[in-house]
Amino acid sequence: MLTERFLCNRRRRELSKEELEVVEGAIAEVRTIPPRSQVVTAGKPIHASTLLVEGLMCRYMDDRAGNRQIVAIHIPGDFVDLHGFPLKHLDHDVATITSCKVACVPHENLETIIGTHPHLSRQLWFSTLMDAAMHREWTFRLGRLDANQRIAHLFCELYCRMNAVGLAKDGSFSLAITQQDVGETCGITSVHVNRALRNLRNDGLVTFRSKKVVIPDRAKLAKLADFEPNYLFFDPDFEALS
Amino acid sequence: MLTERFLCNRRRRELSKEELEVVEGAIAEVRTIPPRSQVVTAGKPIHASTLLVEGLMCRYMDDRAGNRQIVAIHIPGDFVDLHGFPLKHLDHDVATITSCKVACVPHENLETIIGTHPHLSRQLWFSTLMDAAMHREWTFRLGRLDANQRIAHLFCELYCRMNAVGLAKDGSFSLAITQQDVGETCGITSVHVNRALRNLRNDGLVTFRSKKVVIPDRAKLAKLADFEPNYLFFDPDFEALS
DNA sequence: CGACCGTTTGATTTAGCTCAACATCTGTGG
DNA sequence: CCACAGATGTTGAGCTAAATCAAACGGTCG
Repeated sequence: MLTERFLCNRRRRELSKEELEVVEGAIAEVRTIPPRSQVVTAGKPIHASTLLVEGLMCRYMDDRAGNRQIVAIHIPGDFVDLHGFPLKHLDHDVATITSCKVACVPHENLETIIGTHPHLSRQLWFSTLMDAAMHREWTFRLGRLDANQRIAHLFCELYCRMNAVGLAKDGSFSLAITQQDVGETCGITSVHVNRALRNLRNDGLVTFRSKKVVIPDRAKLAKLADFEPNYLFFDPDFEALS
Repeated sequence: MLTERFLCNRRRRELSKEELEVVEGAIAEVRTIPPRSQVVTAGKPIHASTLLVEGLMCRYMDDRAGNRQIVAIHIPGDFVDLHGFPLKHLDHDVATITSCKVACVPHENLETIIGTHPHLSRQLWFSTLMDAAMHREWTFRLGRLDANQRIAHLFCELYCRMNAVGLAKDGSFSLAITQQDVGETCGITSVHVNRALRNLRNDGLVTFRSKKVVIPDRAKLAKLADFEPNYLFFDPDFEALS
């Protein structure tokens, strides 16, 4: 089921099976998109939103010199550009990182849902607010943490989110991004990412090698990164999930 | 009228007079809050949202060492914590900067609006998405700009937003915050804010003195700051407003 | 008038950037 | 299966923006 990960993504008890089927039914098309390809361009009108089923996507903005700042990383189960539905166009670009399987939900179908399923539409609103909460945390990350901490914080967040959709366990998950991507996310150069990763590795906090993140001691990493997962609004017992 | 600035705040044509009166009618109480006082605490349940009528407020998160990162600055007309309505509690703290006049809208009243005014409730959703768009831009600011540019970018954004609610014109507006606040917003120390402000002043780009921002040449400042106001989703002709 | 908060300036240190070289990995075609 | 090319990762040396520490200055309000 395409929406399976969307279900367990957040606050799992909040969506009924029937509502999930409504979302599933709103999907018009399932596509596979090659890695590193732009999907949405800032400013251009959009008429469908993208539910990510498999792979990694990101949202980003470039400065005038062409340097990229990634403002969101999306994992399976995320509604990548749901906010484009009320906004009609986006203020940023969207691209795939890896090869991706996506489900396209036309805005006219969302329109119908809004009219007929008040609770579900509330959940869609909620979903966009979760993104905003992550944006805030990213602001905190960039404003207050040093390079080591930023990377640690990013890995902590991704671990929690991956874990919530069944893609991480025992302190380890697969993450097919480059050190350059990490740099563009954390506002540091790829050279310095490399050095920071070495620090973290030498301190036994986290390794990131061959597209795999391993966190031997999550509590220790979270402490270094000043990471408090409350902003992800998971179930209170999310900690219990390993 | 308390909601006057909320109306003209964004995409002014999107709210009808009748809808505005519905919002106005949902206000339960108008309060004046002293400067520098905390209004909402992260994690605590909230039962009303705050429409800022006069003054400046901010949303922030502290790291373990107590250093503050401001993640949003709110001006009159902003719905400060509307996202707290679907979320039920916030992931950050909210405080006043100056003395503030606020209108409190109980969530039960919002609940009623959602049920009875679909277009208006869409506009409320839209309003929270505008906040998210600003969060993204702040991520960009912190990730890609140096100290001078960050401050310039912040002033550009605030000018546009202040202008949209009639609180800025001819390149100048009143801004009752300290250099410390600017630092906590831009992720730099207050000492360095001071030096960066001197740079900007010496270059004739912007002055910030006695709680007043003066921008002699907005285009020049915007260029330095890589500032593109599209993310604010104002009317296409917002540039025309002086 | 003095106390306090915010601003300004100087001296020193440091985290991260830049530039440059080299190593390793991955996918591709011969 | 190997050779190669391009992308990604690693390391070093030197430089720069910003932090830190410290002190003095200037409004403003009891």
